[in-house]
Amino acid sequence: MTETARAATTPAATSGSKSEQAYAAVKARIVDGTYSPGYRLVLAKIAEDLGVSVVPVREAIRRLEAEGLVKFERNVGATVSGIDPTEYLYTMQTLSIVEGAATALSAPLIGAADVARARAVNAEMRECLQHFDPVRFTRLNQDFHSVLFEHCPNPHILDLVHRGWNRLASLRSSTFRFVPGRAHESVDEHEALLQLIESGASPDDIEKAARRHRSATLDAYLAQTNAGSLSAH
Amino acid sequence: MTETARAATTPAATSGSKSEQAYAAVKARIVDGTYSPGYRLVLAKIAEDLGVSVVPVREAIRRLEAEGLVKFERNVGATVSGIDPTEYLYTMQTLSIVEGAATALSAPLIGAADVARARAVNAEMRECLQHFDPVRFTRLNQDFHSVLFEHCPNPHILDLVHRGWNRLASLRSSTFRFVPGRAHESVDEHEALLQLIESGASPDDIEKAARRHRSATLDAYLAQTNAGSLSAH
DNA sequence: GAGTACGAAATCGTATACGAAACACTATGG
DNA sequence: CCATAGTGTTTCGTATACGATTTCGTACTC
Repeated sequence: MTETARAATTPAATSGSKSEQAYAAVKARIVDGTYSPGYRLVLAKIAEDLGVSVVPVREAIRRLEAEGLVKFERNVGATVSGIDPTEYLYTMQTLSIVEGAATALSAPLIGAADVARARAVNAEMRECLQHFDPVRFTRLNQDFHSVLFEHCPNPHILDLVHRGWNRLASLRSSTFRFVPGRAHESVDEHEALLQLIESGASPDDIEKAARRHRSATLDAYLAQTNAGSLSAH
Repeated sequence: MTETARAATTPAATSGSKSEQAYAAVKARIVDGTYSPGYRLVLAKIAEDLGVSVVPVREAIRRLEAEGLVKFERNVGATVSGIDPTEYLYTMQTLSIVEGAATALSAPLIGAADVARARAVNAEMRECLQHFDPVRFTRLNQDFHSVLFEHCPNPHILDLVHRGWNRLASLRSSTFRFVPGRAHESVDEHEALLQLIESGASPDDIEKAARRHRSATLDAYLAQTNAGSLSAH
């Protein structure tokens, strides 16, 4: 389930149309980092790789553009968007807001079993910190939040969260690195969040906590960046 | 400027490609109600209307699908999405959140001139209530909020707001009607919001107020609906 | 009379082909 | 040596064409 949850974004079914196939394939390559930010997406090339013609590929790229994963310039071509630290800031800020809302809306629907599952994931995350496994850590982090959002009653908001994640994924491996200390804080905040939920705290408090959880990561990044070069690109 | 603000959604330029043209045209027809929810979008027909071939139209529709304005079923066709009251609820709830955030982020950047402009718009809205002109009222309502959001430093969030508005626009004229009393409350809340901003209230308070402004409209709608038939479709 | 099976029309999905625009490179003049 | 104009190549943009799928209407059977 976590796998599907990670992939899902647009309602469009996973049917076997070539357009869908192209969409899924290109998106997967962007999210998993095969195509990193700035990568030039040449229609004909992708079409050949996938064994289809250019028309479905164009469609796929247009959709990805609407999701913000790709930048498409008239008569020039498509490139994987990202790179820009400003973009990272925008994305994180937006995520902070929609994740906060998603968590608050989900909270009343989260049962003891879910909390237990989330705790298990969080424990694994702690292990990752021992062995220093950032990739797995990131994946588990999504799993953790997936558990929280599973029951989110508003699919639109959930969709926004997923889109944000995808955007981040396209950025992560290349430009933006871990802020070491932050990871430890993160798992602690997860535990705090779970306790808030268990204790039946007000949606407002839960939202604030969830929101801060995300903003704190952004702040840590900004602090680190500004330490190096202060000039925001 | 209000006109552009109302139209903008996807970063894609307004260049003259046929694909762009088709996208803009279909979107406009959805937003202005020419194509109401459930309307069957036949590719060949649209292509002929616009004097282009089907390929650019497909692209356009795919983009609109990613924005949530259109539902696209494999081998069946595209229809204008909407209709469903549940969808209305989701959209309003989401808007409440992103508008709240957008307002809070914009507030520190709003100057006296902007406030004055917003007041002028709000005054016009009051007039609309006298002459009962819901269409103009809705348009002015967007103008009002456009003034507030103009300076929003996060374009992603602004984009989400616009998308929400477009979705609402596609719904409004057909299914969802005004809740009469609500309109009066609305202009009062606008004034209160402006005063909050002028007084330099905390972003948190501003966000709450802006959020409630939107939720209240939703609540009014729900109350009215439940009064009639309680069964949420 | 109701339900099912078949066939025709409508519509979608994709490949191919060709024209148009942008880009890179070279040659020429200052 | 640098700037600029011209040419060739790459890549995009869209029209057209055809095969695939669904839908709807009709006839047939029970």
